[in-house]
Amino acid sequence: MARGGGLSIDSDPIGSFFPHNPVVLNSFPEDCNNNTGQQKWKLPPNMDATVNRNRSPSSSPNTNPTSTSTSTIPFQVNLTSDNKRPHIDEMDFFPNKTDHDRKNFASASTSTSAPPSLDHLLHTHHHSSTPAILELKVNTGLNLLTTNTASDHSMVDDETSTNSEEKRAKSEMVVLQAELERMKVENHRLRNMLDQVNTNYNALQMHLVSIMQEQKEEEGEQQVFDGKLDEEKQSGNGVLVPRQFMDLGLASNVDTNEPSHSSSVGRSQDLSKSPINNEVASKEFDTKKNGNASDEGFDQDKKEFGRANEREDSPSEGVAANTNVPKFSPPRNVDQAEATMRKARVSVRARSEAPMITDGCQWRKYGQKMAKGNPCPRAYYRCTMAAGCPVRKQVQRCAEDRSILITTYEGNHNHPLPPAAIAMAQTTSAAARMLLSGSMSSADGLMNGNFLTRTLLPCSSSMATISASAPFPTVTLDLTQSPNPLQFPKPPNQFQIPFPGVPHNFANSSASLLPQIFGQALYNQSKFSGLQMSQDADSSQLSNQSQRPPPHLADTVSAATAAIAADPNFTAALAAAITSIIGVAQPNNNTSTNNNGSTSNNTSNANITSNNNK
DNA sequence: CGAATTTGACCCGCGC
DNA sequence: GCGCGGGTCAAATTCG
Repeated sequence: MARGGGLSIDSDPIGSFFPHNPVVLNSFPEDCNNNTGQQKWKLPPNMDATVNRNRSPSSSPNTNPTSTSTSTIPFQVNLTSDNKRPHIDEMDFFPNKTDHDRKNFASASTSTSAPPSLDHLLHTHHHSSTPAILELKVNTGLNLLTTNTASDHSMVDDETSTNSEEKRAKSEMVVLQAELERMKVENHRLRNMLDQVNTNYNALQMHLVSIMQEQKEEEGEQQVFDGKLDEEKQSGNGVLVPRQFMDLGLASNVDTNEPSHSSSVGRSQDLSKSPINNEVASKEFDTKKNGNASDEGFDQDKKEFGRANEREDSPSEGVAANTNVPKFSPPRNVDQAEATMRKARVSVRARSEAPMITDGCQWRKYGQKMAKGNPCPRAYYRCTMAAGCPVRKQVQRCAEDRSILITTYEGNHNHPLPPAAIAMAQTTSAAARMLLSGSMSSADGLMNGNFLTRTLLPCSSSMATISASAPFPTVTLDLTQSPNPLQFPKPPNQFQIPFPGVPHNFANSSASLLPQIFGQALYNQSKFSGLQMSQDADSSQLSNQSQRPPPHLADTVSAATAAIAADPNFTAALAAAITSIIGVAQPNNNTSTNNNGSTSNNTSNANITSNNNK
């Protein structure tokens, strides 16, 4: 139940706005629910909608079963798409369970080191199936031997009957114990599978690092020819002039780790970061903060960031000074660029009846307005995970289809983020970088989308037109999967990435997870090729890019999405995504690349839309 | 009583 | 200069 104002999220007459709440709820009012016949469950009235709301900054967002805390996330090892899976719009983590069970499940999901669902099952068995309890329970169930007192024996003298019932009870106990053993074996097997997945991932990641290092060496040679060195000269004293642009990502965790010059080693290290282990990123941040050698770039980034914050509370300004923003073109008319790029944003469109996209951060609502052309109000949130964090987001239902939730992020976190938030921040950061890189490849102020189209959509480059002339360039990660691209009105300049194997209306959990995987893919993809893919799309370089065995994002996302479709569990999907990313080098080791389009009739789209109509 | 939300007012940029 | 719309502020309100 929402605080204040007497207007709870459940009673919101418009039903368009929900405070950032990591729990997946269906509090979307009926008047906005135009999708009938879809499976969903609603919390019972006695289960407050804000049960898991992170009201204090210290509370962990990872209490959300869908969050991406560690590798101990609920994990169903099924990396293949399963078209037989029933369509579910919202994940029911507690089917046929009481509220008490749901809460216990949630608790188990975050506190155990094994797949919580299974552990929970075992846990339940453990408590209900220990011999003593079991006997009592069974006997009670059979209405026999509910007590074992002498009086009862005095009342029932039928020894034969007693022995018979005892035998039956024992036999049932044996059955249950066998069941317990079977579940334990299953649990063990699943753990082994998880271990194997992790092992494979680590091996593949190492292989990826080596490949990337080789690649960087090649790129280092190419830089001599593609003008990057000249760019440094133009900026004077070797310091790159930062492009005025926002970085919605990890100012303090990830992005600042990148030296401004993006040396091959540095980027390789970044690439070597585990997409899962975001905590590692934080630790690296701490490590570097403690004075590692050759971190001048990092320190400078910090200074620049702080300077930017002093200069203005504008989040985009803060990022503007972030020298690690990729530099792609000569600083032609930087002031103009600053003016035009000042308010860049990243918008995430997700088809979901649930209140929001889980991004792991904590938000406080500070305003709500009726936006023109949309009957649904727009809510304004600011990040409350740290005092003075300039990051803000807007949440609004799509006017055309109110099942679509549009979340627009703006700004740059000035604090470490929880893993789940890191994932989302990487999503937006990568998208912002993509927009940036697209703009950088422009010669006339209009982004031609070279990077986006060539990197992401080599098959549909003609669709890409991104304008950076508007004050608020926006990258939209359109996660609404429309099998028919014409079904929903879309902005004109749009990239579409076919997403096979995704239910048309996939669960909110998936909608919230996909940005993470998607973002990670984008993040890595941007590092893979985007950062070096600039300079007005040097043809030779582009051809080189095309010749390189590219970790196609479409494949990556397809694999991830397929995995989500098969199992909405984040870890499983992430594992698939990771595998798909790395698996390009080792195609034998994943379920990814063969999922692109042919494995499912249920093709959906993730659209990257760039518009400047804000 | 503290914290969060609500909501009207205010500010600012932009177009006419 | 004025109106419009987006964004923000802050007092009022509500809740745990």
